Amino acid sequence: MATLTERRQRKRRVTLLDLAEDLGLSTSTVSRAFDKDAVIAPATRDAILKRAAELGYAPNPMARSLITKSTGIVGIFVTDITNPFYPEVLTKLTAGLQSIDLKVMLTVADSSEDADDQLRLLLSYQPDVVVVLAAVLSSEAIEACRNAGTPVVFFNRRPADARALGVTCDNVGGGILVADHLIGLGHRKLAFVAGRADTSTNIDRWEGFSSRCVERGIPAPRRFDAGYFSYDGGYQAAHVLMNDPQPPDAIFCANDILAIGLMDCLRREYDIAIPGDISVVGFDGISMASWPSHALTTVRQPVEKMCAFTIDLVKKLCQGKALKPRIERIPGELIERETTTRGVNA
Amino acid sequence: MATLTERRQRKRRVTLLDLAEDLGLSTSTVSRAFDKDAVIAPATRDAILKRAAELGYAPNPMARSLITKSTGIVGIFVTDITNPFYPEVLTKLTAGLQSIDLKVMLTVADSSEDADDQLRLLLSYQPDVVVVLAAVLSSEAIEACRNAGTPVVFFNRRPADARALGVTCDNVGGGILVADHLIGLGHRKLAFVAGRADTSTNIDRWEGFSSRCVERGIPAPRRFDAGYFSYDGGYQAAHVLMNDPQPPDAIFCANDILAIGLMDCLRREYDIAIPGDISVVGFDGISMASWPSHALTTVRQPVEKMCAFTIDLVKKLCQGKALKPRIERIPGELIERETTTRGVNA
DNA sequence: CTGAAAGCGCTTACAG
DNA sequence: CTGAAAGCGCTTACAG
Repeated sequence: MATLTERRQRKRRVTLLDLAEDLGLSTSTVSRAFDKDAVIAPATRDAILKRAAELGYAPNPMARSLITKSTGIVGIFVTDITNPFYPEVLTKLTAGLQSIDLKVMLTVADSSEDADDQLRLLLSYQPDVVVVLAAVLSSEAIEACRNAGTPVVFFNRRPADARALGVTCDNVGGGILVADHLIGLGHRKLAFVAGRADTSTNIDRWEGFSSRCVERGIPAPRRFDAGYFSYDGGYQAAHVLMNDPQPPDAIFCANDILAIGLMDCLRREYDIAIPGDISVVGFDGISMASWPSHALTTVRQPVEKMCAFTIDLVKKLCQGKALKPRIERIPGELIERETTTRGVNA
Repeated sequence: MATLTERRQRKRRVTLLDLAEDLGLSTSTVSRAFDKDAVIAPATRDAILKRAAELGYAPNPMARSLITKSTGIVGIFVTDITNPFYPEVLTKLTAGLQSIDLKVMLTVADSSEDADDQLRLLLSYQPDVVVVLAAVLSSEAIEACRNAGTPVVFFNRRPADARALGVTCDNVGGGILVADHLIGLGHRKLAFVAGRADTSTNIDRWEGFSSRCVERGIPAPRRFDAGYFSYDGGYQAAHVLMNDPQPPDAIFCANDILAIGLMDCLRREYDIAIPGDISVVGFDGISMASWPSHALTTVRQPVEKMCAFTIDLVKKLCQGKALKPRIERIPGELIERETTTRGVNA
């Protein structure tokens, strides 16, 4: 690989000036060949592009960004990537962004203390936009973005500070879907297993679920806090739930991975039949949920649409459009599989 | 978010010159304050850093890179991210790189035609190093990196062109571990389910597994090609395998996700007991494999070590060190769980 | 339609 | 230890 000589060659890639001299043109003209909107004779452009390809020349985005104030970089800021929902989203988003010639700079924040520093570092690279995936930004962080003049779009999170741009699944609506499904099946002793309590996804799903129960005259669902959106969280929650004096006959888990952890514990350690003894519903629609080993009834998030919407937002923002703060909510869809069945009251 | 006014503010972030004027110093001196190795009076540096923090100044990496020929960017190039092994790796790698002040530019290539274009785009951003995750680069692509003078490190792939830098699990050794385990259990009718046949991981695991069988005087394992390292691949392979005149009593799947798909099909569609009727072993050690729903015996890849090694490689490369082409192989570890048990010949 | 010139925000020899 | 000056690779008014 990089021997010292190679490193040195590196310092000498072909430059706009090289190309200009080679062609006997000015740098201005050559530069224009790479800007689709520039005024330039078609023949000139063709010749330049042709020679550029031969010489392996491509404009240096760093140098360009110094002048244009636009880097073509979109920062993606992620925390909780252990949830299998996100790799899929990350891939789709990245691929979509690539297809409109944007590059993705990835930032992962493990802890929230770390998050602010990482965001600052990201911002120093002047991304045109930052997309926040499943993370809550501190108000300092939001302030930092504002100062940098970098627009932020939220994916799957509705920040407390309502004045934000983004897209989520209709989580309240999803919670309602689940309540209706379970109640329709005849279940009356409902429970909710929460993930991270302070996330909007958790809040909204609970809100939709619990308020719908009240609305339909069903006893308010009991609530158990797993604390995290994770397999282990679900597994532990099952213990708490089974030691409760009034175990439920149907459980809505705030997301799929929680549900899968919960079911594994229920079946293995308590010999509970699902759906025989207890019905379980998740949320997300990760592909794993469709596998026979889980066959989980769930609310599928409209990932395609959410990604497309995000990419469209990013594109507009990159074009410098002014967008009104607004969180788009796209409805999810209940997918009935094998973890829910008629309850005793059906 | 970005109203037009905000976009305009963006064009005016505080610059090195602003800071210099504010402090009545030259830009040279101010610049030196941000270079730990520069000669500068400690008191001067402190004053500069203090004021910089107040003004929210941070050096513009783009401008800097123009001169230093080093961007602080490492490109990560990924294809097959559906394998749950990779999100974990991607996260660890990114976090590790962040901790040494490097930024990650993520590139995902869906198809291999796309791959070359994407790589070229990535290269145009002048990453100091590119890390290739679970992908095979075309020889044109490798050539493009060489021309750009960008060192490449391979993670979990050993390119056919042996002159490369990188790290993998000891896949041959892992295959041997599996053969010994299965043979030790008394199994004699062994099978191998391959993922993508042309990947080095697949080749090496098969090589270790099959050659060890021969070595120990066991009938050569039959081989079934799933074609992909995926759940669906494993699921389909199970059909092929069950329609074979000589079904095996133990199966080594080239990776965990393949094994999980295979088991789901075997249990659901053929009512096969695992490990009662057939033992199954995977490879990777993804966390899912440890869940009671799968409890898969597998070879765990030394992810921590592999990531640490990669990060170290990247760091050295960024420092301009010349490194000899060499693929480091780190041994994996067989984790015995509940999908393997004594065979009839035990 | 093309070119000469200025400048984006930095760093780095070179003097002092 | 600090500063004046050149220059990294581009783009963009401004002339022509």
